[in-house]
Amino acid sequence: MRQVSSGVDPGRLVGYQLKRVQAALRSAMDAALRRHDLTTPQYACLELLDQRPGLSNAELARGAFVTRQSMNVLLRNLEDAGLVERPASAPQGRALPTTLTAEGRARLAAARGDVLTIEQRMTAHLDAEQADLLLGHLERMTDALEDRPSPVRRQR
Amino acid sequence: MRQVSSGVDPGRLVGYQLKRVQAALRSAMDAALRRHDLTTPQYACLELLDQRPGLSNAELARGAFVTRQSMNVLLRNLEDAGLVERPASAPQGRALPTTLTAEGRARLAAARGDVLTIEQRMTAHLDAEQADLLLGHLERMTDALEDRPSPVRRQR
DNA sequence: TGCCTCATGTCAACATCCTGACATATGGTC
DNA sequence: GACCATATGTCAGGATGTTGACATGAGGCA
Repeated sequence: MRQVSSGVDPGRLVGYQLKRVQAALRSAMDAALRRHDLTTPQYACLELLDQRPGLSNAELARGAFVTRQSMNVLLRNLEDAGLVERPASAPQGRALPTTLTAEGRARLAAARGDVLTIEQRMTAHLDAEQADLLLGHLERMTDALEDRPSPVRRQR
Repeated sequence: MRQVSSGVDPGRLVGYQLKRVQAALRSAMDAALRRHDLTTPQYACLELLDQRPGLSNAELARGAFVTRQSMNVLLRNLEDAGLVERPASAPQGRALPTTLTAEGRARLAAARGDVLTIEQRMTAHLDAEQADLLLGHLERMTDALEDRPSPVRRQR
């Protein structure tokens, strides 16, 4: 009988299984998107821009869970590849609204099928009701984590 | 009525919500572990070593979902901090079995409480049965993703 | 108007992680 | 014993991401 010191089996922690699925998903998406000359963050950015054209760099960064700086170089690469375009100067404020080019839309359409196939393979064992429940649980888990108790801001 | 081109709401994709929870969880853990002078990957490594003492660098890397190289520098840092120790030479083969020091165990015990608090906050809205179902779903999702169709290995 | 706060874009320095490569040790097969 | 496949630890290079900092523009308020 092997005993553990904490009395908690890490494999039964939601946090661990969450990390495990996410690693597997990221790996599968990287492999699939490589055929379309895209990385997973780049695909996420294109998907965001397709849903809500004109998003700024900072808004895209928040939507893709990266920093503004990371999204900035990512956008520069997509711009060099001709998949997105930004105006040279800001129409108002400092935000530069980004939009997909025709080629960007085409590349996204080609990649989306492969990504959706992975999503379906991942959730194949769930029926519609179970999938809805799972989505609801995941959303509530995020909400529970995001109302921070004390963000440790500066208190001068 | 705003319409989307793909007909798929990204917010209702399990993959997106998965990424969202994981980002929030990672952020919460980083903030909590900073008080113990630990990073999230470092904590994962200590937890693995507590459960299964004597794990090698490569085994730890697989368990923490990083590469051997990353785990190597991570272990070096933990070694410099006096939390783990490795023999100078391999007792057999090339694998260097890593073990926790007394200070490593103490640091882990101190940090574990905070991490478990986050886990409980995240899953507070789930009863035991729902948590079991969720864990089962996550495990099956990982399994579904890991039987790769064609890893695109070299075929000379 | 002036001042303050906030958000944005961008630069530099640093840390982290990965890909590719190599030498070494083990186990299996002939 | 000789050979080969596999696994491990390690090194070098580069790509990617982050923290910290700064200047600019918008909006609120006295």
